[in-house]
Amino acid sequence: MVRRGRHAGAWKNVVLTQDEQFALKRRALLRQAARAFSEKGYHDTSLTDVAKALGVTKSALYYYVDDKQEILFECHKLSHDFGDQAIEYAEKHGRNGREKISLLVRTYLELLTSELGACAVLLEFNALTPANRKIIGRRRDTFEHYFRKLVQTGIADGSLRKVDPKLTVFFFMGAVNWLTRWFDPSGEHSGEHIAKEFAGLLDAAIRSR
Amino acid sequence: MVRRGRHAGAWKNVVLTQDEQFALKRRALLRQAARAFSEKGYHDTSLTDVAKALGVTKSALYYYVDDKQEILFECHKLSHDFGDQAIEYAEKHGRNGREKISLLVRTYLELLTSELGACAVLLEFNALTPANRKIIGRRRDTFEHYFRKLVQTGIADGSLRKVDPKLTVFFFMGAVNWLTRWFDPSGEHSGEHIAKEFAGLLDAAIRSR
Amino acid sequence: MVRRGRHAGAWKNVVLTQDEQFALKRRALLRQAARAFSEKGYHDTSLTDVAKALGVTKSALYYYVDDKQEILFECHKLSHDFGDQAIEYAEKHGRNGREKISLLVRTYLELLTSELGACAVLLEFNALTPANRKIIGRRRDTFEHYFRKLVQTGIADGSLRKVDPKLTVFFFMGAVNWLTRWFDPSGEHSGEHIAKEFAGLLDAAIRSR
Amino acid sequence: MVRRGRHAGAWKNVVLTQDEQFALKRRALLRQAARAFSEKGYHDTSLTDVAKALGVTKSALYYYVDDKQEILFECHKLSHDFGDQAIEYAEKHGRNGREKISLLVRTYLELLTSELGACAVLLEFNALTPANRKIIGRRRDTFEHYFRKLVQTGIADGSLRKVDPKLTVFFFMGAVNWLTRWFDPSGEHSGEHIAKEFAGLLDAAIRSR
DNA sequence: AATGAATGAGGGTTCATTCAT
DNA sequence: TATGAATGAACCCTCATTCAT
Repeated sequence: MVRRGRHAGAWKNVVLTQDEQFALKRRALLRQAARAFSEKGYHDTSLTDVAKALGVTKSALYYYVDDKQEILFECHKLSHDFGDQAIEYAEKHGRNGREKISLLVRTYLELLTSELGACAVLLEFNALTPANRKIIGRRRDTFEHYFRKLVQTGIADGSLRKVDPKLTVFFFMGAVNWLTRWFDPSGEHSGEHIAKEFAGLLDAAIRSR
Repeated sequence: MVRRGRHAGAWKNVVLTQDEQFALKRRALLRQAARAFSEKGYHDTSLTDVAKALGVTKSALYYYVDDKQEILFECHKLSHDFGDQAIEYAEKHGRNGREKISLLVRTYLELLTSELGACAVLLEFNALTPANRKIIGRRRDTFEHYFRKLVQTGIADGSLRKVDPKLTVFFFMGAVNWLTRWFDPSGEHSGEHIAKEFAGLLDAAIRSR
Repeated sequence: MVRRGRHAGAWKNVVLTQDEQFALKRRALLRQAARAFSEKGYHDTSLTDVAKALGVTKSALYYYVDDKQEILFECHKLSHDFGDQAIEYAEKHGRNGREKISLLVRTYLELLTSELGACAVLLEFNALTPANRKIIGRRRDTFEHYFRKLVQTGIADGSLRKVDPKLTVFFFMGAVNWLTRWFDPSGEHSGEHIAKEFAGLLDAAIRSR
Repeated sequence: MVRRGRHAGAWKNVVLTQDEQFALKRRALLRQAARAFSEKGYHDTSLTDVAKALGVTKSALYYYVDDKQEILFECHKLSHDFGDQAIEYAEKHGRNGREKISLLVRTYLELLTSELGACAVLLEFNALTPANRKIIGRRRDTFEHYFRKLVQTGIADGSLRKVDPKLTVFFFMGAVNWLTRWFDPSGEHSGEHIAKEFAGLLDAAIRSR
C-alpha cells in the first residue's frame, strides 16, 4: 500500500499533517501486529486480535494495509533494515574480523530489542508468500553471507579460531531469533545488557585463543 | 487418548499384537505430524496434510488421537524425554560443570537430530492449550533450571568463566530451537557433526580461560 | 435525492448556476455508473470504481446520490424514457402495425446506442430493490404490453404474419438487452447501422409474406 | 475438483454407488446454483443461499466443489456441451445453410430449456476468472464462428438472404441468453414450443424470399 | 480400522455507508 | 463540496471435529 502525495499544509510544525498521522497509525499497526506475530505466530494471530488491541475494527486496518501478508512482509523488511544498518556500522568501525562481528552482533541486537515487535518476526519466514519469501530470502541470504564472510575474514586474519562459518552463523541466528520469543522490554534485562552479553558469548565462542 | 484393554491374542511372538500395531501407527502419526509442525508450524499444518502423508484419511487419525492438540502435546513430551535422557547421561558421566554441560548439549542434540521432527516442535510452545502449556512449561522450566544450575556449578568449580546463567541458557536454547528450521537429515552436515560443533561453540563461549 | 431550492443567482446567463452544475455532475455520475454496470454488472461494480473514473472520492458521490441503488434506479428510468420517446415517435409516424414496430425498434435502438450505458442496465433488473423493482417493472410491462399490442395490431391489419406476440417481444427484447454486452460505440458497427440491421431482421421475421 | 476412482461394488444395479450419489448431488448443486445465477447474477448469489436451498450447510458445498468459481465454470462448460451437441446434430441432418441453422437453433434451445439452470448462465461470462474466461471464450467463439459460417453458407447456397452474419448471430444469441431470465419450466410455454417459435422467427428473419 | 459426508466456528477481505472536518 | 477515516454486514473459504457406516 503506497500513500499518495499531499500538500504540506500550514501549521506544519505545530500539528501533525495527515500524512504524518497516517504514517504514525500505520507504524502502530505494524508494531502491534509484529508483537502478536512473535508471541503467537502469524497464523494464530487474527486481525481481529490486532484490531482490538488497537481499539479499532478489523476493517479499519485495511485502510492502512492491503493484506495481512503485507504486514508480515513489512515487518521482515524492517528487521532487515536493522541488519543493514548493523552491517554498515560494523564495516566502518571494526578493524578485523573479530571486532567487526562483535560490533555487528551488538548493534543488531540493540536495534532489534529497541524496537522489538517491529522485527521479531524472523521466525515466521515460512508464512511469507512465495513471492515475498523470495525477496526476503534474498536479503536474509545477503545478511548471512556477509556474516559468514566475516567469520572467514576473522579466521584468515587470525582474530578468530577455526570454526565452521556456516554452522556458527546458524548457531548465532538461532539465539537471535529465539530472543523474540522471550524478550520483554520491560523485563529484568535491558536490551543493551542482552546485546552485550550475547556479543560476549559469541566472541568467546569463536575468538582465537 | 488412552488405549482400552485388549486380550493378548495368540501368535504373540510371531505377529504383532493389536496393541503393538496401534502403538506403531500412533508413533508414525506423531512423527509425521511433528515433521510437518517444525517445517510449517502448528497452525499452518492441516490434519489433511498429515493424513495424506501417511496414506490415510483425516478421519482415520482420530482413531489414534483425540485432538490435534494432543499431537502437539505428545510431541512436546517426547522432546522433553530427550532432555531428561540427556540430563541423566550428563549427570552420570560429567565430572564438573563444564564437562556436564558439554555432555548434556551433545547428547541432547544427537537425540534431537536423530529423531528430528518428533521434537522439533519446541518452537510451537504457544500453540499449546493453556492447560498443556502449564504442564510442558513446567518440564521446560525444569530443564532450563537444571541447565542454569549446571552453569552455576561450573562457575563455582572454576571450570566456567563468570557468565550470566540465565542468558547463557537462552542463548543456547535459541540455537537449538532454530536448528529445527534448517536442519536437514539428508543434508550436508550430519546430526553428530552439528552436535559436536555446537557443543564446541558453547564450550568455548563459557569455559574459563 | 431531491435538490433543495436555491436562489437563482446573478450571472445567470454567463456562468452555470449551482443547480445546473449539480445536475451536470449528477448526470455524469449516472452515465459513468451505468457504463460500468453494463460492462461488469451492478454488484461487481464498486462505487470506488465509479468515483475513480470520475476523479473524485467515493464519499463525494453521496453528495449527488443517496444510494448505490438510487443510481441503478435512475438508470432504469432513463432507459425507459427512451422507450417512451420511441413509442411516441412510432405512434406518430407509423401507418400500420408493421411500420410502427419498425419505427419503434429503430428509434429505440438509436437512442440506446447513442447514450449507451445510461440504459444498458436493463440486464440488471434483478438488482433493483423490491420497491424499485415494482416501479420499473410496471414501466417495463407497459412498454412490452404496448409492443405486444403493436404486434397484434399488425396481425389484425394484415401487415404481419401470425406470430405469438408475447414470444416475439421476448425474442426481440433479448436481442436488445444483449446488445449492451457487446456494443462498442467506437467499434466496427455504428449505432445507426445496428439499429437498421436489427429492425430489418425483426421486420423480416414477422411481416406477412 | 476431480473424483478419485472407486471399486464398483456389488448390488451394482440395485443401489446407487457412492460415486453415483456423489455425482448426483454434485449435479443438483450445479443446477441449483445455476438457477440462482441466472435469476440474480453470479455476484449476488451467495453460497449460503444455494446451500440453504439444498438443505445443507455452506461448508458442505465445498465437499463437491473447490470454489464458487468452479460452479460457474462448470455451468458454462455444460451449456457449451449443449452447443456442441446441437452443432453435431445440425451438421448431420441439415441439407443447406438454412436447414442447418433451423436445426441448430431448435436443438440448442430444446436442450437448454430442458435442463435450464444448468446452462442459463451465459449472461455471467464476465464473472469468470481470466483463466476460465479464456477457455470458455474460446468455446463461445467457436460456437459463434460456426454459426456465422452457417449463415455465410446459407447465403452462398441461396437458402438465406444477404444479411450481416455477425450481427445476425448477435441478434439471435441475445434472444437465447435473455431466455434464461424469463423462461419458467413450469410456465405457460413449454421449452419445445419456445424452441420451435424462436427457430421460426429466426428462419423467417433470414431466409431468402 | 477406516471412510465419506457434513457441520460450525472462525478468519481474511470487500464494500456500501456514515460522519466529522 | 469533497475528503479521510472508520464501521459493520456479508461473503468466501478453511479446517478441526463428528458420526453413521
